[in-house]
Amino acid sequence: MLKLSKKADYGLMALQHIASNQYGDVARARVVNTKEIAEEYHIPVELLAKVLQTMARSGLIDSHNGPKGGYLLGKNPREITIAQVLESLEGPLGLMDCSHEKESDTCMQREHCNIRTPLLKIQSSIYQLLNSMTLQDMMGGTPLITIQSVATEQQGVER
Amino acid sequence: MLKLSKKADYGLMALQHIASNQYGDVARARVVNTKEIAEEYHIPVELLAKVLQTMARSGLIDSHNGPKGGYLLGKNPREITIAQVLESLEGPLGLMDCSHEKESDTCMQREHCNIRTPLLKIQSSIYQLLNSMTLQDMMGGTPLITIQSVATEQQGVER
DNA sequence: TTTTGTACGACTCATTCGATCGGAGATCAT
DNA sequence: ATGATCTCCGATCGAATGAGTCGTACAAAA
Repeated sequence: MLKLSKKADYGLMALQHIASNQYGDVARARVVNTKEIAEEYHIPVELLAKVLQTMARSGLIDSHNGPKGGYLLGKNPREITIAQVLESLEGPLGLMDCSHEKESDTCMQREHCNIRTPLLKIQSSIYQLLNSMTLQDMMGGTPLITIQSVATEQQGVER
Repeated sequence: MLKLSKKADYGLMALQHIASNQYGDVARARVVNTKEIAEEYHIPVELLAKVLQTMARSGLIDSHNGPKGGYLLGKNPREITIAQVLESLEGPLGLMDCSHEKESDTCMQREHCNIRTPLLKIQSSIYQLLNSMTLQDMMGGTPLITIQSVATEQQGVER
């Protein structure tokens, strides 16, 4: 469950690869093209191209046309979060259909729905999680995230 | 992104409904059948039946045949976690295909894959999150979960 | 101007998910 | 005890989402 799409996988791989060729120093920046990434990770070129275009449109990377063209990171790796990447490629985070809806709600269960509120809490927590991890964090091998829960704290559990 | 299936939605709603009719007291337990839930939440009966069957097989609920039959909670609401429900209906948690694989790995990217490790960390955190929230928590309206991240702590971020 | 490589849109195919149908088993009423 | 009714249960069908492909247009370096 909760498997993310191939686009997201490819996008993250590509970003990691592009970032690896810049080292945070613009002077050493090396432009990397679609074909190079596709061959490195055995990804269908056309599909990867589509992914890169989408991310370019979102400002995550900068595209450069023509021979010797390719892609460069559009932001500092510390400012690119996993959440941004996934949102760019898969749309906004939403565990259910009625996550962030306007008035046009077609959900027939809304009136008696009893799970919306708790699921929204979980969704919010997941978003914080994804938004707290950056591309920079993905490159180092350091532990990144701690999670703490108070939901299961004991308060006189009789069984 | 990360939208969970209708089965999961229906399953959680049904569980909440079943639990509401038991109040943790077996003496007051009221058997509730598929049709009742389906009408209450406007869910296709046959599909809901399938969902309930699956959860019964997992031990989350107990099924009772014959007239006046139906379903009852199989465990204490405090011992039923969201993770268990979702795993029962949608299979094990896995952000990518190579999440928990044996030797038969067909992923062509594995050799040069640079995102597997960090994604496994995120996956683990999500699992803790889903496993820390119980059906009992879903019924009360109290705040349940806090999350703390150390990944984005400032250490001289220049921009 | 020619060549090379990216950007972009439309299209096809496969897989998963939602939804449906008919049969088997169990319990209550007679 | 026996029938009738109601439920659970497995197998099947159709629809929608996503993965992957093809062809054209555009931009920059030689």
